[in-house]
Amino acid sequence: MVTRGDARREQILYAAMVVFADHGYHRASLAGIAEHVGISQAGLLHHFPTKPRLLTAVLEARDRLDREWLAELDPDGRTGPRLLVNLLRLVDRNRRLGGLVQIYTALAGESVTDDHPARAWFTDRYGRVTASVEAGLLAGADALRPDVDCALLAREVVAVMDGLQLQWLLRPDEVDMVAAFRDYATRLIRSTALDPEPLVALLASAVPVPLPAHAG
Amino acid sequence: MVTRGDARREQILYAAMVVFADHGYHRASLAGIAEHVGISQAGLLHHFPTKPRLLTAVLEARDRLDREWLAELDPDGRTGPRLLVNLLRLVDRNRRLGGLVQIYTALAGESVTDDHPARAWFTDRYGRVTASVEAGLLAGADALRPDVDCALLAREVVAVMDGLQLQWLLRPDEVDMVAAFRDYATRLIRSTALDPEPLVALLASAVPVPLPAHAG
DNA sequence: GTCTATAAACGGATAGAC
DNA sequence: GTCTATCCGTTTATAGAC
Repeated sequence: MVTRGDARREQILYAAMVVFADHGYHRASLAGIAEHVGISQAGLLHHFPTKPRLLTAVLEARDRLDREWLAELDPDGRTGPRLLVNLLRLVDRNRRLGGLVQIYTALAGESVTDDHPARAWFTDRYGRVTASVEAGLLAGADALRPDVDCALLAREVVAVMDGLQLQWLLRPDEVDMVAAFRDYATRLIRSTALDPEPLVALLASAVPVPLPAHAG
Repeated sequence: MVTRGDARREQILYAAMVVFADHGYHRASLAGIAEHVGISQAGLLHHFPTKPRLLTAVLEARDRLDREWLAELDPDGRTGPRLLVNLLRLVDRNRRLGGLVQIYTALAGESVTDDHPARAWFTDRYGRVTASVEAGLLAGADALRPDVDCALLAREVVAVMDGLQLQWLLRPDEVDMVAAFRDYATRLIRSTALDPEPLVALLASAVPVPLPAHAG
């Protein structure tokens, strides 16, 4: 139970997210993060005793945000082919979140080394994420063609999202993640769903090109 | 013209590839690379004056290897839907190359930061690679359904390859890059090519599951 | 071309005062 | 909880001998 009272911890976590995103883990310095918060480097270490501990705390916080967002989705929209509509929404959210997505791409790539402190965490996370997508696909498998391999497909969908994100981060103004993923998902539905067109229509209407923010 | 005579340079380049792959750029030390070669750190700096210069040399060398490999492919096999068969072969080659692929994934992820010395290089490279795939698709566009968006599709194909590679590097024994990409490419061909089945058959026969190494 | 020696800077972590 | 001061390891890069 991490009750209330530690506003400093959250300040530090947020600053660390930003700095890790900007410089990666190894180049980020505790002093730099501390400066963002307005305290000294030693002051920071009072809240997180070591740098790796800070890193894992950041990753868990980021993951918690994602979970909260997923929990807001309609529960019946998380299975079967309709899953793709929600993943498209996720891609759009990532685009709007901008820099905060970067910590995943930057750290995930960086973690693919023998001794990176986040390597186990990312290995674990990919296991969970792909298993979750696979479960979603299997739950709606009766709406899919019988020859669809849900395990392979789950890895593929996650791969497309990651790969597009990398390209987008390198050239944000030239790469349209949302358009590319919509194109992919549309084709995927047409080639795997038994009754694709209603879902395709849903996909086309979800996430209107530039989200109009003055309606509610 | 980088004539002959500098065997040392190539030794260093190879050692740097290995060490960058193992630890990423920022964590790799010049002393560690020099040790692999059997010379001192100062001795290494005689051949490559700074660490960033060594990095770009490594990236260019890696890229040159890829080009040489691509040049060996049948020239008429690089366009249209048949392009996917050769990309499947590339995925298989990457799997067999193992650690040397890692430098791309590790460095590409690391490069997504504001001031990374390889950032411009990777931005550039993705531009070239996606343009090349797009050109290949366009060249064989008469065998594709007319509604295929070759630009978006090129980014998608590259994304799948990168994303699968990331998952594979984190769990080499659990993730089957080749199977996943074959599954993807098969579905892609079926949903975009006008006459898919011959290509699907080609895809199924290319890259036999575990390459039997004792035949020649 | 390669070495030793060293400069110069940086980063994580600790000790102890307030 | 936060600070200052400091220790100690690491790293890139340079100087100069051989």
